[in-house]
Amino acid sequence: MSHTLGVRQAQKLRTRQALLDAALALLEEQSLSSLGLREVTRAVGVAPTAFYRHFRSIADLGVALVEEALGSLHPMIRTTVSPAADSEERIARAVDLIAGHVHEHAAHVRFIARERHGGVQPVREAIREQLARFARELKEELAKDEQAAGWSEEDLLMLAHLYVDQMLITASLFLEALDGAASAREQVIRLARRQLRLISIGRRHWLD
Amino acid sequence: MSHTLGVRQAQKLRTRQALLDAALALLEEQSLSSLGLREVTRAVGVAPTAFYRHFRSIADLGVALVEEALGSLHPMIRTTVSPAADSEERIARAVDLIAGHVHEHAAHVRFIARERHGGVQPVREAIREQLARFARELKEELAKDEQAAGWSEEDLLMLAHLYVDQMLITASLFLEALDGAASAREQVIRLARRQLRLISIGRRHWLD
DNA sequence: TGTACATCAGTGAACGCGCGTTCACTGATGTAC
DNA sequence: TGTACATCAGTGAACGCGCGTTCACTGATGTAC
Repeated sequence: MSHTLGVRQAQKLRTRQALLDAALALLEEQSLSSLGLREVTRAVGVAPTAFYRHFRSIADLGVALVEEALGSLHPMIRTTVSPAADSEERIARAVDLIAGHVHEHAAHVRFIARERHGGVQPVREAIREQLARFARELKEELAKDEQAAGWSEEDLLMLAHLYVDQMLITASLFLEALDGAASAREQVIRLARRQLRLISIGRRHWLD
Repeated sequence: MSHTLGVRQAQKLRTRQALLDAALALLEEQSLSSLGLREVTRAVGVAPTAFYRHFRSIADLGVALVEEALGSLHPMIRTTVSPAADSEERIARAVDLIAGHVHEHAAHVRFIARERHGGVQPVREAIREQLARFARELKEELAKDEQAAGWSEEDLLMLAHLYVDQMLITASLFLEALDGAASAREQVIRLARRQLRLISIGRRHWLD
């Protein structure tokens, strides 16, 4: 009837996803440049050679993971800062959103934080490109706000980058606090809110 | 006459330093978790087993590198932000200092950026501790400034962390621009100045 | 619907290689008298 | 100053192991008629 994927292609996609999932799990305790192809296939339960049916190399798999990880980050970034994160209430909501995202996608967040400056060049570049794309999109959102009146394009992009970096810093602090006491998470919330508040104040008085 | 180190101990220290230097050089293109012990000793020109006379493991060597790298960062952080980085001129000077430091200690800066969230736990912890120490020291410096009147301890520490993170972000942008065009470095300078300016403005109006 | 052939995801054996770690050693440096 | 012994940084052989990659293969799925 409707042309679904076909048994063969569907199975191939399932194996590919299993490889990605296994790699992501293994990367919680090491970095990509030390991840072994055999390690990944062993975790999935396929022969080492099956790997090559899906990826040219571990670096190639890493680039695929970047798309997956930042795909999940994408909606969060928009929601977080899109309605000018200014009032106390909005700031609190933004920090909660980050905390929630880290809780739900811990492995993805860890992967991005780890490999952003990691030892595998194509992966670093893929992350850099995606984050730059986010910053540009965020800039467009910020431009719509009434507060942006009189701001140059360059200033808006600067602010967007500041928000993106701040978001990653906060996310990685939540990551460290994930397995610890609830009080550690509270601390991160307090810190992140204050920092966003300071940025908001700077933003409000930028043109004074 | 004066008791210098003794031939034997001096030679040992020289070999140890050679191992650290070789490791740091090798880490420009990979991360610590994939660095091999034999790789390091081969670069130095000693037998693999000699490694154990100086370090228990690669992770152990990594922790030593953290001390070395953040030792060199230490004076810069104080100089940068100690006299409240507020006026345009002071901001420009701070960004230039960061650029100069990255230029002179590129490998150390890269190591810290890479391993801060890298795959080797003891190294991550050593970096975290050192950066927290920096932030506490910076907080004390900030507290001396007249602008700090009325600021709570927690707010000062929050600002100190913001500065430390901002410094690392800027440093790693300079790193990426190191081998590129001069215009790329100019771009980083413009961005970093603007971001510091926005933070300064937020700081000035924090108690409004 | 049935048959004959093509495709191709996953297999399993084999390869050469570099790894971390052990061990007993060597010989220059240090120390006690 | 000279001698006898202790220390210990660096050696080199050996080990078992897991790695990435190659290759010809198998057998289920897909396609053409």
